[in-house]
Amino acid sequence: MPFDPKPIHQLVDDIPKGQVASYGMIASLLPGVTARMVGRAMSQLEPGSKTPWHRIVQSAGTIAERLSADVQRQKLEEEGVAFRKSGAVDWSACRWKGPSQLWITRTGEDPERVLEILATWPRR
DNA sequence: CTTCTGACGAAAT
DNA sequence: CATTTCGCCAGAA
Repeated sequence: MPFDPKPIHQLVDDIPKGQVASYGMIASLLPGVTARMVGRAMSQLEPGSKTPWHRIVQSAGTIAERLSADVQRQKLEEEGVAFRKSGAVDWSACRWKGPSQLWITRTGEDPERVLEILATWPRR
């Protein structure tokens, strides 16, 4: 079965403005998906996509180094996301609260398990 | 088949 | 803190 980015995009679509998640955070909620795959899914988005790719950063809270890194940081600042001197986002203030109830019912995930997983992030 | 390359992450140093 | 090392896995070459 080829790699299917749709489930990843759908979950990222669930992240509200002003909140930030890490590649690993998204991956841990999707069975069989690794952080690398989430990064790949983001790189494959169509130019006009509505998916908030800019709300995904590295587990350390820093923005992945690449061409569009500056654009990402600017977009986040426009949403009110605060950055530390180190260049990392302030997790305590903008950490994603988790998927919506709609996503949970739609995927059939156990709300209890989802909370447990989220509680392990960020990991630094 | 082997090797290399990523929008990654964790542990070791 | 900063760097390195290794595990990860889909694609491309």
